[in-house]
Formats: sequence, C-alpha cells, structure tokens
Amino acid sequence: MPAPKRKPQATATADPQPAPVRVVHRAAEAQAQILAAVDELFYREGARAVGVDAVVKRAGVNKMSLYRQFESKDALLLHYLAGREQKFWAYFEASLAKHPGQPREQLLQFFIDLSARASQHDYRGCPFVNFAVEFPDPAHPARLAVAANKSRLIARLQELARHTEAADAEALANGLALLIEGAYAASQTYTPGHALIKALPQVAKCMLDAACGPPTESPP
Amino acid sequence: MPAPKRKPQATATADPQPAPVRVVHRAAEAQAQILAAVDELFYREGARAVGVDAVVKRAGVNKMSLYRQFESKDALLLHYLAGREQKFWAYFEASLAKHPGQPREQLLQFFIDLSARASQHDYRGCPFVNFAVEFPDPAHPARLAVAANKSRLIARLQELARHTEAADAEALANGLALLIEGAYAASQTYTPGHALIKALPQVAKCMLDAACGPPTESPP
DNA sequence: CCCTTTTGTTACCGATCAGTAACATTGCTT
DNA sequence: AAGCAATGTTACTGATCGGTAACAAAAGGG
Repeated sequence: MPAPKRKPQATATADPQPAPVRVVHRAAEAQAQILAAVDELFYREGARAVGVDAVVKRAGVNKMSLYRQFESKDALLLHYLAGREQKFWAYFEASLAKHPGQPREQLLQFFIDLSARASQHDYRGCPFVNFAVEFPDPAHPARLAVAANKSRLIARLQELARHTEAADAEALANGLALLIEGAYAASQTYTPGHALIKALPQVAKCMLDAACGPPTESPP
Repeated sequence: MPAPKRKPQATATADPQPAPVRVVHRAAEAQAQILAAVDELFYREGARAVGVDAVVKRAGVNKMSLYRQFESKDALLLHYLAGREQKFWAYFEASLAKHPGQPREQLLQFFIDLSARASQHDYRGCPFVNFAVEFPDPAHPARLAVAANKSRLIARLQELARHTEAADAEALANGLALLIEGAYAASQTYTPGHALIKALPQVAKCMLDAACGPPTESPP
C-alpha cells in the first residue's frame, strides 16, 4: 500500500489524534515521478541492471523519498509489472476495438499492431518475458505477475478463437500464442528491422486461414 | 586467445629463450573446468546474475587462475556463446539426421525434439535470447554472436523450406522461425509443463501442411 | 505560537561487483 | 643443482549494490 496513510474516517468525537487529513501532495508527486522513471528504466535497460540510485536520479527525487513510499526494490518491480499489465491489455483491446464482433479480424489486427510496435527502434520486447529471463527463480514474487499475464492472454485467445469458425479453437489459440511470444523474442534477437517481424501479420493470417478456411466467407 | 602461450615453432638455434614447449596441462585443465562452470551457471542463472566469484567457486579453481586464462568476464561471455552455438547446431543437425533427404520431416522432427527439450524442468530457454534480454545494448560485443546465430538459423530454415514443396518458402521459413522463438519465450513465461510447449509439434505440422499441402503426397 | 508530522539531505552500512598486486610454491629445463 | 616460468593463495582496490540512521528544514493544525 504505497498510498500515504490517512485517518480511517475521522470517527466523530472522542479521538486523541485529531484527524490528520494532510495534503501530502508532495509524496504523491514523488511517487508518480518514481513510477514513471521505473517504468522507463526497467523496460529499457532491464530491471536487474537498473539500480535504485539510477531510479531516483531519473525521477529527480531523493533516495529516502523512494524508500518512504516503497518498502524495497521488489515492491518497485511489482508496481512496474502491474503497470505493464494494464498497458498490455490497453493495447490488446484497442486492436480488438477496430473490428467489433469480428473475432477473426480482431485477432489479425492485433498481430498487425504488434508487428508495428515491435518494429519501432525503442521496442524492447515483452516486459514479462524479459522479467522471466532476468529473474530465473520461479519463486520470485514478481514471477506471479508474469504467469498471470500469460495465463490471461492464452485464456483470452482461446475465447476469441472459439468465436471464429476454427475447427480446433484450442489449437488455433496455441498457435497464435506461440506466434506472439515468437515476436517478442525475435524482436530482441534478430537485427532490428528484420523481415521476420514485418512478416508477422502474414504468418498470422496464414495460420488463421488454415484454421478457419478461406478469409471471410460472406454470402454474395 | 585463451590458449596458453607457446613458442612459435622453436626456430632452430640462435634463440636466447630455449623453446619452452611446456606441458601446461594444469592450465588447460583449469580452463576446461572454468568453461564447464561458465556454461552451466550462465545458462541456469543468467550471465548477468552470475559473478566471477561464483564461477571460480563452481569450477574449483582460484580467481587468478581464471584471469590468467581469460582477460575479462566479457571474454567468458564470448566463450560461453561460442560453446552454445556449437551445441545448438548439434541439436539441430541431430534432428535433421533422422530423416535424410526429407526436408519436411526434418523440419517437423526439429520441432518434436525442441518440444521435448523445452519441456524438461531445467530448460531455461535459448541462451541467445536470454543474452539479448540481459544485455540490451546492441553494441555489446557478444551481441554479435546472438545476431550471428539467428541469421544462420533463418538462412538454414530458408534452405530447408526451399527443398520442400512449399509455394512460398520464404514465408514458411519466417513462420517456423517465429514458432521457434515462440517456444523459447513461452518456455520461460508460461508455467512449466504448460500445454503450449507440448502443442508445438502440432502447430508446426499445421504450418507445414498449410504451406506444402497435405502431409506427404506419395503416389499410390 | 507551539508542536507534530512530513519532508529533504547527507553520510553511512555491509555485501558484492570485476579485476589486480604481491608473494610463496611448484615443476620443468638446462 | 640452478634458474626460470607457470602456478596457487591472500589480500586488496575502487565502484556499485540495496537499504538505513540521523538530523535539519518546513509545513500543516490546534
């Protein structure tokens, strides 16, 4: 609970400490700057490589201001992944929103958008994949956030696949999930701007076609 | 050049230092133990997370024995990746050797074997992917080894794809490459033993079928 | 105005990082 | 046996890691 402590509710009278409804905007401000710095640095340079000193320097705050809001670097990692979880689903649903009620086009659109995002020079792959690589110990608390993201992803893919005409929705979801992870990994290993990432939508389309039959069978 | 220095050739007479053709088996022995420790530790726990102290402890040698053979930790990284390069192609060609002259079955076999390998509890993904994640700076000398591995891989896939009956060999190779990277990433993010990795051969087969037509069109 | 709580700042902790200086010991060669 | 080069060992460097103690300044509320 990184939010600054407040009185429970100011329970009327009979209270020795008189309801400290402080302003504390300084703390909230520092917290926001810290989280912004964390999000940027952890993603760009890696959570393991970035120390708290680099974070406070980037955030423009003092180290004690950080440790008064967050109990440890691990807490920062949790906040970082929580923020990335939100951001990921925002991307995901934004793609889907472009073709309401058309699950097949929705899925393809996600790959089109992912391909574009992964082609940007500052793209550093999937924060969850990167975290799992940087922290091999599956018992690390933040690894739960990684597992949760991926389990929600495969569930969502299965749900969308079931709404297509695919004969085997499970298999289609598995294929698409592997393709997504493939784009994440390939964006880091293949030299930037490689044709692989640009070919992602084509490959996804091919997979969708193979699972559902020819593109869109609309009666003429 | 981590090999212990020897005399150029012992150039006959007229030489102040008399041809030190030493045995040096101690150094070679230490070097082998160091490389074995490096290979294990860097892969299992991550190259960034493992310090040279951990390496020398695991190798059972003294730290100076390490620094007399290798000039820096970066040199160790290079050796590590070079060894993994060899190991990877050994795996790859071993799969292909199971179906000589049948490029389609060769490709599928690789996915079958990769799926099995990636299902083992101690599998930690692709060393090259992991390295790229742990060392985001593309200018890092060892990143050349990563790029080289992937560029050889895609070239090899294209070569094999061209020998199948696939209409678009390039597209097939791209799809398979993305699938391979996907298996690497998914093996680390999805909870161990997830159905995704087991489904890898099925997905690969589906992709091959879509590209080449039904399994093996042998005239009856 | 006084008092309490939150802030900002500095200096520090022990642990670990990659890498090395210095020296004792071994083992081979002549 | 003498000498030299390769070893083994210890202790150390300066930098950085995550995290904290202590204290001064400030800001709010009664």
